Amino acid sequence: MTRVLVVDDDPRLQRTLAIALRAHGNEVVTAADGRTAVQSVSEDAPDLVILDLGLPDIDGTEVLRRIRATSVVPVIVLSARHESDDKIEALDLGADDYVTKPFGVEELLARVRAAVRRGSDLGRQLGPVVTGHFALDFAERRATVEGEEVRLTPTEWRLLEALCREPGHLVQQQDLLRAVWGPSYGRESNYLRVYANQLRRKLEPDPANPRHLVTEPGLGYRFNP
Amino acid sequence: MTRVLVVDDDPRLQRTLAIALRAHGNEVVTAADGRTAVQSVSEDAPDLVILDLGLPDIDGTEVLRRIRATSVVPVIVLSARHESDDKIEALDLGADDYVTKPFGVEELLARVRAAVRRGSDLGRQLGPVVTGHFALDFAERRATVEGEEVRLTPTEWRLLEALCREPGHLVQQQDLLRAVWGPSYGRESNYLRVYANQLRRKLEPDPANPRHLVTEPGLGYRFNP
DNA sequence: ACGCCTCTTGACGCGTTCTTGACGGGGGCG
DNA sequence: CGCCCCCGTCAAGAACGCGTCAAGAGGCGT
Repeated sequence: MTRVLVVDDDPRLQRTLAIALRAHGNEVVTAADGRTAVQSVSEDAPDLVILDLGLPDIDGTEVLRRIRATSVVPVIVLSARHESDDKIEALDLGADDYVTKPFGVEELLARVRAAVRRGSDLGRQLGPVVTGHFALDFAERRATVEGEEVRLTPTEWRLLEALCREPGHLVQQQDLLRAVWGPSYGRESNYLRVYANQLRRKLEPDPANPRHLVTEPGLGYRFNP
Repeated sequence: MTRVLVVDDDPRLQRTLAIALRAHGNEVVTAADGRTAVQSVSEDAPDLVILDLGLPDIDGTEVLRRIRATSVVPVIVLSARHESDDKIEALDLGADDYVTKPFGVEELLARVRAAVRRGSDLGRQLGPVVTGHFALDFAERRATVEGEEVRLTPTEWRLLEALCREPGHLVQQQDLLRAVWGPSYGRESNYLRVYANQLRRKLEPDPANPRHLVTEPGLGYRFNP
């Protein structure tokens, strides 16, 4: 679940964004002014900030500067002004994207997805994963089963990576779909069934009785090292 | 820990970059003008330079030229201007990448990572590479297959070199394109397909079933000794 | 100026991978 | 006991990426 901080002094817009974001599976925290925003960044550790430049107390670019003084969280800037000076200044200060009002919610959501994805992808590289039966090297894209090299397709790698990021933990179907097929694939499909099956056939000692790639019915899958 | 030299006369941007870079595990030194920059390159021996072309004292391209006079350190150029002349000139002078302001921090960080990765190898000369079937001497530009000398074109050598720098490792398409055709060739093309094919025909025992020059579909190529 | 070599670029076929729908089975629940 | 919800399985068509070929442009030496 990604946590988004929405900074805007217009309660209506704030509410609209919060609803749209929550509907797409995000957690939302809000701030109505610059000081609260800066505080929230350090206290709530959001994965993304949506920042309106027109705030009542502090100038928007100053808020951005203060955020950047302590954090590299991705920031999407909203602004009613069309002047490109603002845009350039904001991006120079370390904003990751810039949206001019008025904007469509869908457009903003798309940019949110892009920013979050970039932010988390850039997160740590996953180290090698070794079980009693197979070994995975994500950096090199190599998989060996009983010492024998096995070829996995790009989609299989992505699914495996999403699972291995939380070894031993349940990963929800929704999260897996998003991680592998992109943020818009929130709804049910049998992608997961098909690919979990593929992976089991390639990796499990006994694909019919999976030991490492375990189904949690109705919820998701779990990877056991 | 990689040491990055940030050259920019705008203290705010300098600060933003420094924070972002440090947050990602880099050491940062800064310079606000060209003379200091050139001096810092020789004294601090950074692993990477981020150079803003708009400097107060010396023209940016001149700074780059002076850096290149003494060092092969990777340089990422920043510029507010959109004119492609600058870009071409900078790349000709040996810049490794070119970013136009305004830019997002994440984008720059991604380029930093790429440049550092490439740069860590650039210094050293590649020793001879020998497999069961062919031998390559990069210093002498000689290739022999089964003892027979084979002629390779300059582009073929460059591609081969980029692959052999990471023997047994996956090298991504983007990295290969940049290494062979220059930093601006980030996007897809069929250069790689054509030249990988050429190399296989010249070097592989059975070009249809490559053993040394292996394709990783969707990702890149791998050289197996 | 000519010819050779190399690089660039487009087109095409093929194999692989992805997507999508359908079907069957097992376990929980009424 | 029977129903229903999920999951596993399979297969077929579409989409994609790669290998391959060839024509044309450009550079270089003769």
